[in-house]
Amino acid sequence: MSTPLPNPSNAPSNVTSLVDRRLLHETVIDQLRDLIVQGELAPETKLNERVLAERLGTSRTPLREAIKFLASEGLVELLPNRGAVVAPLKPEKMKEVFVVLGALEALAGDLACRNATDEDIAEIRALHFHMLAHHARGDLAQYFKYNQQIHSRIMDCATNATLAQSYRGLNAHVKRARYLANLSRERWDKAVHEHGEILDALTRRDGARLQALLRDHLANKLVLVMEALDKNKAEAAR
Amino acid sequence: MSTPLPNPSNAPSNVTSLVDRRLLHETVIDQLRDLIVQGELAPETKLNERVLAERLGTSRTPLREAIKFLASEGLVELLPNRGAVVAPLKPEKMKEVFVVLGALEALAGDLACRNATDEDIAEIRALHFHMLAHHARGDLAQYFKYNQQIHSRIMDCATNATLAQSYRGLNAHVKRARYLANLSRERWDKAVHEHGEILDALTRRDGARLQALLRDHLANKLVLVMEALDKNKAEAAR
DNA sequence: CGGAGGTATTATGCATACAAACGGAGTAAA
DNA sequence: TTTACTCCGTTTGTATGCATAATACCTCCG
Repeated sequence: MSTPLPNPSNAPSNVTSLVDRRLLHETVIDQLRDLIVQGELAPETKLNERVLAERLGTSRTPLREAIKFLASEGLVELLPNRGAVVAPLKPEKMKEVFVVLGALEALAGDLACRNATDEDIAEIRALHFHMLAHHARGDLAQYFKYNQQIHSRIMDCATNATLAQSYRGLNAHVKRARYLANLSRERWDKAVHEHGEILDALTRRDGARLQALLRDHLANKLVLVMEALDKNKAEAAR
Repeated sequence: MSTPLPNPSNAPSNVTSLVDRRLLHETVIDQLRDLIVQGELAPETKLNERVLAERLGTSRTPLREAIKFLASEGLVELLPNRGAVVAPLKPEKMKEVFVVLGALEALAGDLACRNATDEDIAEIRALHFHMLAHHARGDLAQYFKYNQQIHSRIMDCATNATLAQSYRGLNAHVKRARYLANLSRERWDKAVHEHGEILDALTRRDGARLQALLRDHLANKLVLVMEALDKNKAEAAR
């Protein structure tokens, strides 16, 4: 009884048995994705396998597997015999991503209007007011956090895991651009207003309206990102 | 002059320099994807790394990298410490995929109406008539081939590489189901008729109409696949 | 002083070796 | 007879080694 159980169900004798449930290359995938999305690994950065492996505390093999995985998501680009680089943030690519993302969010909104429970919508409304609070306080980071949560919740209400996965993959590209977006108060207020309309359409379960709103919302966001990219590019050239 | 050039531009002295341009794990990805899409590796099949590596004439390392890549596309599922299996063809998953695919094709149709050149449309019209010929002849395989080409061309006309990539990834799932679809003559005729309307809308560059048509077309295709899946399941249980 | 060619170093790509985990068969106990 | 446990074979997961391709640097020549 007191001997260490080979398969501890509820009272693990050692911590590794819990940690090991997550495979190493999976944690590497998540770590690497975070590094890229949060801009710690800037676009166009060459991924030196040896250095990165050491930094993430693993060997090259799981790291290479993770790189291949992220290459499929488009976050890194593979150069034959020259390794991999963090995918560049090209304006052209951003336009493409936003167009597709617009279609996916619009679809999610339409589905959410049909499938969301009243409790779901109530929860989204709650998140909305949290967001308003952070907007009023001028806390951009917290605003973004709740903003993302609202969109994620709408996506969840669509109850389409395939849709959600495609969305996440593309949204990762957008998140990368966020850290350089410098929101003017005017733009910010406009985005918040749009969110009010979005919540309204969802509450009335007006799928067609919600689709249009989400598409416009994303189109406006694209404008912001493009301006930020241009400004960023101009600063880089200076 | 006659000594082997280190970088032969137009007259390669050895073949390997051309073959090696394609990295091994990339060819493995394509080979494995084909095996899965064409049903040679049936859904739920366990992917034994040693056996597969030998079959594809490589070692486990590139194979594992290919598996991770395809896992990101959803064609294989990773089981922690238990390897990978070919993703099952669940009806629920198919419904999800078709809904997303409908949105993507609709978007592509809308964009194609704006961006396609007259030559593009003429080529699609040509493919359409090839398809009609094979339909008249009852050649299902060739019909499918041109059918796919038409949809791919429309996607190309959208000139959105990100959209095209998302489409390809999801379409791979659908292609897998095709080999078990047993098209009745009635259904087949209907699909061909729909294609006529699709071509018509594209020619008139009526984006809204084309969107609706493509969505319906996919919805009908979903019905076919679902019936085939049910029949297949019933036969498996028998 | 500039450019081209060659060499050396470094990094990637692939293969293999080692370790750990899963699954099954067999046995023993209830 | 059934159930649980243990041991062993098989398979996956990770690390490392080796060969090749790319890059950078250095030298030599113009």
